[in-house]
Amino acid sequence: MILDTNKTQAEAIAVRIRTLILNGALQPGQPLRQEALSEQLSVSRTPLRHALQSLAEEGLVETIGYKGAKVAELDRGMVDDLFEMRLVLEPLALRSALPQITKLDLARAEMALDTADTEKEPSKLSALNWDFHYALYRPSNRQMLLRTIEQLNKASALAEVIANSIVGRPKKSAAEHRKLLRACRDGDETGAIAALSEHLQLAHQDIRTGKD
Amino acid sequence: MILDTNKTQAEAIAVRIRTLILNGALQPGQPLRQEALSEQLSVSRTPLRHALQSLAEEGLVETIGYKGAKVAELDRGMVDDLFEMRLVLEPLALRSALPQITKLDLARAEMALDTADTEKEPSKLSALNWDFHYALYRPSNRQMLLRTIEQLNKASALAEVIANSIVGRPKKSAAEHRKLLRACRDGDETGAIAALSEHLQLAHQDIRTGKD
DNA sequence: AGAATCATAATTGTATCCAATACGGCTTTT
DNA sequence: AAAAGCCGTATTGGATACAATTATGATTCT
Repeated sequence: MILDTNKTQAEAIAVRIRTLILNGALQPGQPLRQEALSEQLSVSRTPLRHALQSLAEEGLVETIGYKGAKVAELDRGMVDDLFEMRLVLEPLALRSALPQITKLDLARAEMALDTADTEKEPSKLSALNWDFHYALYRPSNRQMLLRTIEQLNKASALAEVIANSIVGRPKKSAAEHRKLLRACRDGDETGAIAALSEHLQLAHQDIRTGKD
Repeated sequence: MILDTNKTQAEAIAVRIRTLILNGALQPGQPLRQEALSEQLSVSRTPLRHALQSLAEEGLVETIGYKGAKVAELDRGMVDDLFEMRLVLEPLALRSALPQITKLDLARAEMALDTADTEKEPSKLSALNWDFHYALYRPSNRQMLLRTIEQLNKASALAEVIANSIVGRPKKSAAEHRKLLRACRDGDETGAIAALSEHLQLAHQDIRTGKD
C-alpha cells in the first residue's frame, strides 16, 4: 500500500510525477527530460532520477541507459498480460483474506468507494480504486502476493487512464465494487470471487475497446 | 533476460552485489552501509544507491528511508507466496510459448543445462537456472508476464540459496529440467506443463524443508 | 539509581559540478 | 550525389561536497 510518509523527497517527487502521468499531463511516449522536470518541480536532478527509477520499476515509465526516460506505452498485449495475471492472483488474495477480514477492513473499503463517488481527478480515482482492493486483500497478510498485485494494479491504472479518459467507466466500476463489497460483508466467498472476476473482466474489456 | 551490457555502472554494481548476496557473502539481515560498500567496490555512493534501489525493487534488499538498506529476509510465508505465484504464472507462459518455440530456443535451454552441470558457484547457478526457464518462456513474447516471472525467479533465487547452501538440490533439479526440456522438444504440451509444475513444487518443498 | 534530555557522531539524502555517451549536422571522400 | 566518418552540442551518468536525519552516549534531574 502507498505509505504517504513522503519522508524522502525522491518519493514525494515520484508521487507528483505519477499524478501527472495518471492525469494525462504527461502522455505515453513523451520523453521526460531530467533538467526540465527538475526545475519544473523545484528539485535537484538527483532525487528526480531516483523517482524516475522507481516509476520505471513500477512500469509507468521506460528508461534506457544514457538515452533518457519516457512515459511508458502499454500496447494491447501488455494490457492483456496485466489482466490475465490479476485475474489469477487477486482471487487468490481475496480467498486468503476473507476468513480474516474485519469490520474495519470493510469500513475502509466502503470509505474508499464513498470518496470515489464524488472524486473527479483520475489519479485520485486510481488511488482510491487501489485503496478499495487493498482493503479487501490485505487481511490475507501475504506480503509478496500483495506486493505483486500492487505493481500490477499500478500499471493497469495507467492503461485505464489511457483508454478511459472520457468514458463513463467509473460509474460502472462503482456498481461492480459495491456488489463485491456486499458479498465480502456477507461472507459469501464464492459470490465475492465471482464478483471480483467479473469486475476484472469488465475492466479489461472496457480498456480493450477504448484503446482502438 | 539479463543483458550483460553493463553499460551503466549502477547496473554493473547491482550485478556484483546480487552475486555477493546469492553466494552468501552478504547474509540476510546484514546491513548494507553505503560508504563501506562503495569503497569496497571502488565506486562512488551515487551509482551504489541506484543499484541498491534496483535490488530493493527486485526483492533482494530492503531499504527504509534514512535508515539504510539490508539484505532481505524471506520468511516462510513469502517463499510460499513466491512459489504459489510461479505455479500459476509460469505454466501460463510456457503454454503460450510452446506453439512458437524454435530449435534455437531449445538449444539455448539445453546449453544452460549443460553449463550448469559443471558449475559450482551459486550465483552462476541461479543465473543459468533462469536462463533455462527464460529460454522456454520467451517465445510467448509476452513482455509483462515475462517481466513478473523474472522478478519472482530472482527473488526465489535468494530463497534457494538460503535454504540450499549445502544440499544436493542442483542434481535433482537437473533431472527435472531435462525431463521438462524433453517434453518441450517433443511438443508434448500437457507433459511439459506437468513437468514444470512438478519441478516447481519440488523446489518449493526442498526450500521449505531446508529452512527449518 | 533510573529515566529523560541534550549534544555529538555516524549515516543517509540532496545539491552541485564534472565526465561519459548519444544525437545531429557538417564535411569529406568515393 | 550518396554514404561514411568526424566534430560540436545536448543530455544523461557519476563523483564530490553539503544538509538533513537518525542513532548513540554522556549528563543532569528527580
